Amino acid sequence: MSVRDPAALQAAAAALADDLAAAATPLLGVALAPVLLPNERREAAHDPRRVRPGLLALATEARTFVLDCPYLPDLRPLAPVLAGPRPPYVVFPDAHFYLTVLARLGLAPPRLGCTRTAALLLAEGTLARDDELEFHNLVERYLKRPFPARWKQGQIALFDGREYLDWDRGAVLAHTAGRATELLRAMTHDHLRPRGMSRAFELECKLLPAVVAMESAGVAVDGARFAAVADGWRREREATADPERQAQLDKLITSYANWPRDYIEKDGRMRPHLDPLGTDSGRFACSRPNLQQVPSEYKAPGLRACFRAAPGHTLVIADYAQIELRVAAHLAPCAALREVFRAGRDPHRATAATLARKPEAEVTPHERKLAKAINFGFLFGMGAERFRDYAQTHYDLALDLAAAERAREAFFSTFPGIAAWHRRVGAMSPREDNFVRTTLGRRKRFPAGHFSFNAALNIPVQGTAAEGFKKAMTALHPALAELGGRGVLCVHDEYLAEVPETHAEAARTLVQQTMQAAMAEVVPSVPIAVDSRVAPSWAE
DNA sequence: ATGGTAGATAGC
DNA sequence: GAATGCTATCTACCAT
Repeated sequence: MSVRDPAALQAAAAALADDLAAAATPLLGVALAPVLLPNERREAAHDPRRVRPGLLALATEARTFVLDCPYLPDLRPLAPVLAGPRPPYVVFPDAHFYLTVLARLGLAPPRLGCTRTAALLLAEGTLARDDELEFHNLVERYLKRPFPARWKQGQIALFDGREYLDWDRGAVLAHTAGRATELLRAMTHDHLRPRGMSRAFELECKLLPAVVAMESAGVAVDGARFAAVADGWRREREATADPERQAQLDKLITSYANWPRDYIEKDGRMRPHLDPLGTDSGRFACSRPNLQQVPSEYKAPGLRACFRAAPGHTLVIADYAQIELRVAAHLAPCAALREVFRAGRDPHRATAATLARKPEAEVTPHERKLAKAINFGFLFGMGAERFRDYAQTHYDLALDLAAAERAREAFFSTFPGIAAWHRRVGAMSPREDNFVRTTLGRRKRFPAGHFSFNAALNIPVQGTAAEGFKKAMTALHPALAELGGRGVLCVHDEYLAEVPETHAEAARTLVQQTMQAAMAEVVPSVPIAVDSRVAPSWAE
């Protein structure tokens, strides 16, 4: 049987549906993931409907299963998404998502050899060469074990915790139905809860409908205007003789100029792929295109103005103010930094005042600029030497090494709680296994010999901020819908929503307050500030 | 030809 | 004692 044999795949789909129904658990319910193999992604860019009709048929079966499953009330909001203009290409319940969650939570890879979906397809001989590679990677990635050399197409390698076993298709169905249920159930109760990870896992599960809806919504882009901006880059590239400027323009042209052609869909919207479990820290990964790296107004004037609201709508744009400093003040903990925020003071002025030995009110703009670099640079363990580079390239400040050392000392004497936190993390033994955690329990493991001081400082802060943001996204998904609005993009600490013009102000208030309240749940000891605005485009 | 990686650079 | 971190994407380069 091959992928080009729809009838056989229909039969496989029916068998899979039976299998899933027999093995259904709440966990399998949340293990819902858009799955599209890399070679298919390229084809799908041209015509989603043409890609692997067999797999789409499979997805249809699975979709029915998912939406009818009594265990899955939280996933029912997905129904309109699946019926919408850009349903996920292939959606079916399998263990992939679940395995990803566990991996990102820092759990040992589960003792389940393969996803049942992949196993079934493999058994049916439906996987093309690239698919096999993908499956191979999946198994290696999650099991961290070499794939057995004796494996060949048509056979199943199932890992039972000690070794790989080969199964024919019948054995797989019989085995995985029972075994998967047993293992997944055991992982919830025996692994997640005692490790304090239930809350992080539940957040990811609740977030999923909001993510899929955001992917489905996409963001409206003015393609003609975008092309005009890109043409401006090309013209300047021809005209300028400055090699530095040429390199900058080359980066812009090669990285962004083709976005309208490659990514604007027929309805004028870009729909990037969001991966809420794509990073160690818990932040989102975004790709094809990565709208989290659209150049700023400073780097590429006029570009962000191409990202707009649909007619009759407006954008609501909100972002957290100094979120990493606030989270660090909470986690460290640092009484001095907390007090700065509680009193409504400016943390950059506080550092500048220490350095210049004068009251905060007398700090000059230049002193404040230096202090901003200091606060951001030294927070996560940067050294004085590296700070010189950083201040030069990012803030256009020239310092000698002695000045950089003084800056470092000023930072730590202004915020002694931060200094104590750095000492604590610095005392962790690099020769042993170490873990750091976010507020909700997501953890990052540093295997013995692979400890990173800086990552151990950064990840809990970045990750806790991401958790507060994800909570906000989860809450905003249904709340915005009541106003006829929807989230269209998230950029780490910034949220973009598209709302009817008639409800712009109500939506702005809703977004700002929801974001503040959600972050306050994970960062209770420091006030949270969110800046928000109503604008026709991302640039304004 | 294709695959994997290092380095630069865009964002936060 | 010292040590920014997390990404995606592009080009250049080396290996198969």
